[in-house]
Amino acid sequence: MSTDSVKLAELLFPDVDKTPEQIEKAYPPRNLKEGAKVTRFAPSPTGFIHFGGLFPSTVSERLAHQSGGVFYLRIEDTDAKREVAGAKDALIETLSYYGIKFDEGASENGEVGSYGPYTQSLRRDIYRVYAKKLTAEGKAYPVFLTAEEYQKLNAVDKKAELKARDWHADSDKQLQEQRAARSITYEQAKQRLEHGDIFVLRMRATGDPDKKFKFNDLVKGLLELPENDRDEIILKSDGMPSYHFAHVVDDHLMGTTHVIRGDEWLSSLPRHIMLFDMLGFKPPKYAHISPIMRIDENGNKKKLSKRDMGANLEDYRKLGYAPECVTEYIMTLLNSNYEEWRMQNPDKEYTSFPFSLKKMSPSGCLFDPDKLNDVSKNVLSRFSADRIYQGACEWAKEFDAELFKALSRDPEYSIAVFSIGRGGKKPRKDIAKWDEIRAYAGFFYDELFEPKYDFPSDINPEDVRKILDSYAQIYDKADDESAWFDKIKKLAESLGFASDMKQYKQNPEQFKGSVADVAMVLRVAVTGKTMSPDTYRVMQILGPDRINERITRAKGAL
RNA sequence: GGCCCGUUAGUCAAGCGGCUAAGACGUUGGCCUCUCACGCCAAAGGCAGGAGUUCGAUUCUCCUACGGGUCACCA
Repeated sequence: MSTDSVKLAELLFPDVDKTPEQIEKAYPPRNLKEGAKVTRFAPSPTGFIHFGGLFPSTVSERLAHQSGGVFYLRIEDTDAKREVAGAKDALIETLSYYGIKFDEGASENGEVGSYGPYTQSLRRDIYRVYAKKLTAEGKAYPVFLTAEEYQKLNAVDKKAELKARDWHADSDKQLQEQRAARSITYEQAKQRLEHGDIFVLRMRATGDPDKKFKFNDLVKGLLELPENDRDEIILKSDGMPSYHFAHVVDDHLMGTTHVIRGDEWLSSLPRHIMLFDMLGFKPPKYAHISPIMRIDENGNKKKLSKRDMGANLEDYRKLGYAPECVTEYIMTLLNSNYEEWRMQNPDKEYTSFPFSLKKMSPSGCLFDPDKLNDVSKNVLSRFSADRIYQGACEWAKEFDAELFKALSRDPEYSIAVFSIGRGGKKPRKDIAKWDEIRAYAGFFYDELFEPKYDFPSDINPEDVRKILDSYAQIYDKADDESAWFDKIKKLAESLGFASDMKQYKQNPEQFKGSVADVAMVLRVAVTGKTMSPDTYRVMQILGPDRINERITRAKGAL
């Protein structure tokens, strides 16, 4: 530590009066049992969370909670320009909807926990203490810009400009500028400051990119990364830290043991490790996870991002995917042995699955709507009729008022409807999402009943009429299923239809048709569809009055 | 372009030097059956390519191709 650098630190940070030691005191080691993991979700409040955003948060939450650790929410709002009003609350609400709850950190009602503040804009003073320390130790230096230069810098679209540039020339030039600025003296800095110039603080990188170091990532495995030679900006000209600096300071102070983040951070990892080292902190363990992908218009895989079809979680809610189904799908993608576990433990909560980072794939996977639907059907098939009813109502209330009205008028009736084929070893799997309920069960409700009378084409209308008439005479709600079906068989015989399917198949020409046709006529008349659950159960629920009404109506349509 | 990562069927994936290369979704055919759904049976479909190491490579090494990420005073 030279006297010059100490003087420089004092010149640059006259407002900083605390020492790192004082800060550290406020962040004692966490008192947790052996092996407990401390993880965090650290989004920047720039909009809603999309489908892909659920992955790292689910992983972090599972890791913390299945180890008896702590899971907290940190808001990374160091870029005021990009902040979206209300994004924080929306994000908390979305995560909560999908069952992801925080133990500490930012929340709708202020902050919870003693390792805060958990909002980076509130931590400005803390970062500056460490920035000053690095400056004093000669590990960071200021790069000045005149007000005009700064304005010009902000005026151009960085990204567009960057794309147009030649990569070689650009990186060489940057490096040269960095190196030149490194040697700034106290006197020079003082002059610049007096001139009203502004500065960013850069770390003084000591690595040689031609040298590699080994790093063990919990998902990607053993990596070989180049040493960092980039003098990354750690403090922006507004005095706020860059992501890199904030990450290192915060995760150290807050006691994060495992950082789970998208693998787009992999390339800046050497800088983060170097910063931990410069500050004398022990780095956390890292798990860089691959993003969920989509196929773009050219047939290439692309990272699923906010604007993509199927990215917005709100769309899933609108379509009527229960959050449990989305979570289940995410779990199957996260750990490939999850499905196997699920088959063995159909009734357990997903939280009792032993989640493992080791089972995560190092490469990104494609979002598969077919798979989501299948998983979803399985999840819903395990729900009780009551839970289906609740879920469906909650959804319909918001997205399908007519359905909601029908469902909720007589809860017992609706629950009976949803009980069909439910509860046994082989439950029906008719619906993947709530918006399918109309098509599946709408016919149970008179206001949703929109019959299409597709009677079997090879039966003449006169016979259809006879079947319906006779059935109206013989239906008795008190019959059990076999008694009911015996009646149907008899009815079939009396009209010249085969009552025995085998017999019919042997000599189809001897009959007008079979019981199957008779049953179909009844099904179509009563449900208005050619496909429905078990006719007997359907009749039981509809009841004699409604059955008669519908038979009359069907005859009218002949 | 540099650097890093990845590549097993249409999709998600087991696999960790010797297997007829699991399983799931989807697709197709069949069985069951009053239709549907469920369930059951079956089929089609894969180690990106090339060298090398080895008695033997999906597995280890290298090269090529392809894909992804990154190279901001954004996170």
